[in-house]
Amino acid sequence: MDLKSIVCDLKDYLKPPTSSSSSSRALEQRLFHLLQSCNTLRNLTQIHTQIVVHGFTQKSYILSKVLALYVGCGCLDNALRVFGNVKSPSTTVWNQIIRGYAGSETPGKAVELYNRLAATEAEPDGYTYSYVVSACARSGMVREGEQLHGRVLGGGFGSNVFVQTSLVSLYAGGGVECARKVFDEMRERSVVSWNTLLSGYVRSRDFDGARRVFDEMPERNVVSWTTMIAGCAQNGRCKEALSLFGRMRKADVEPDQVALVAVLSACAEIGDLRLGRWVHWYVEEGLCVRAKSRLVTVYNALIHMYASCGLVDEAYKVFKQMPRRSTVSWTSIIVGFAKQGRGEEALRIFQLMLSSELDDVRPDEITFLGVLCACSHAGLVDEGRRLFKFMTQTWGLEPRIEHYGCMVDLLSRAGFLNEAHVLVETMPMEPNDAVWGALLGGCMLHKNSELASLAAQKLTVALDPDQAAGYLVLLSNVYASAKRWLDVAYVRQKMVHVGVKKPPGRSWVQINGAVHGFVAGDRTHKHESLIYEMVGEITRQAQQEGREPGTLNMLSLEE
DNA sequence: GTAGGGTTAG
Repeated sequence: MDLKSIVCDLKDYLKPPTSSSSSSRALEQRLFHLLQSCNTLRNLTQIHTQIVVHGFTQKSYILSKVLALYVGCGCLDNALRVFGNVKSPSTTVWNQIIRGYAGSETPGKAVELYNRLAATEAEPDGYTYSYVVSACARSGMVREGEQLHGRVLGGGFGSNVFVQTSLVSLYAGGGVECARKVFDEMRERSVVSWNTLLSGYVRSRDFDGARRVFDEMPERNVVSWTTMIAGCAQNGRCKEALSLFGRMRKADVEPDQVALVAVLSACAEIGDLRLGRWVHWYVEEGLCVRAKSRLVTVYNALIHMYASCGLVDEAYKVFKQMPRRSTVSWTSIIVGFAKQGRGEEALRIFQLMLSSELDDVRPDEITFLGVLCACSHAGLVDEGRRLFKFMTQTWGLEPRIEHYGCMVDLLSRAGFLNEAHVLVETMPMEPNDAVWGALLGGCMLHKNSELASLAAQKLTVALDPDQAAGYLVLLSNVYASAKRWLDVAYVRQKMVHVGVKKPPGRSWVQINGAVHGFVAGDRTHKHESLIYEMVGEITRQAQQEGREPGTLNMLSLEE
């Protein structure tokens, strides 16, 4: 129903104004009917105004419908305002506002609201528990969740599938065993409860377990597939992620926006431009449009994908064509330019963002990480210093440890090693490994072995062996450059002692649609002899031009 | 009703 017909509809009912009880009831019913067919926020606000004008604001069934609609539109502020005016909310009214917060950025507030409910006359029901337990799961409030588990059992909701599923989700955050226990006790299981368990395995990085659950599931929907694909993509198993996507399409499961975002992030990581372009086409054809609001995130993922594949200009084209851009869109394109070393362009886009009247966006902490990174890659030290102050003074954003890491990276890359060191020593929080690592990187670049050994000492004390590995290699390279062979020997001894293994650096290239991965020393490729012949040829040519390999920094653990 | 995602430094 469009706005025009709703307005006409209302006019019919509102005139002539009357206060007789029978027509009042008719109006009430008419308004409720309109609520049920209401499909946009504008319609909703109009109808809501009429509800207020005619004094139906204390009718529970109308209120909970209004709340449900505001929550559905993501207008929590409005919902909360409506809720605040209710004298003694019924359970259904409580449920709507709790549901709203449970799915929001601040699920903890849903738990607070539940506690307020528990202090009133209203009795929590199955809906209440399924919302509030899922809120606990989403905000990591396990202890509160466990207490609720007790009340669930006491209140006789222990065999409610929805509540049980929320409980599985709650326990899946910790170890998957407890989640499994609740799941095993369920008498009936829906595809959602299977998916919840599956995501528990994925979250605890038990891929074999996840695989078993996935194979065992009686029914798989788009969420099941996406859980697997995203899980693989986030854990460096991008090829697996993409082959799962292939299987998913063969199984005739249609990808939605969330699935496409997961696929695109795998494409970005692995450089699969061909599949990335296919997704772009798929989106442009409108084949996955269900909720339009989510389309923005797909475009954001496209920007990230093109930029990661080295096609920043293509990414920029997507960016410009978007009907609406979020802060993430702006940040992604800024980062895209920054990573290509096109710092000036990144900063120009940032200026555009600040003055943009098209999108009502503010830069956030991550946007500033992007611009600082841009300065770092382009060597724009003064601009970086200025922006670092600007973010606090103008935008009220407190720099996080990552911002200090960026600044240290920027300063030490540019050779301002002392300034970087002072910043590390005076920053308001304890410097972490990334911060010391950035300083160490700068020391290596500018061959300052003095400061390098200080940074490295800090690094190797607190770190676990896997993480320390990279830094130890870096440190030994610095010592080698300074010809401090005794220190080199000491570091190498330490590496053997800790038993570290540095994960090898890898790269990918796409040829005729197939993505090939390369690792140093790898001989498993079917054309390996041809490949190494070419590597030899390139090396010979480079040497003829008078280039030499930087042997000092070639230290690897396999030697 | 309950389940799945995204932007950083290296």
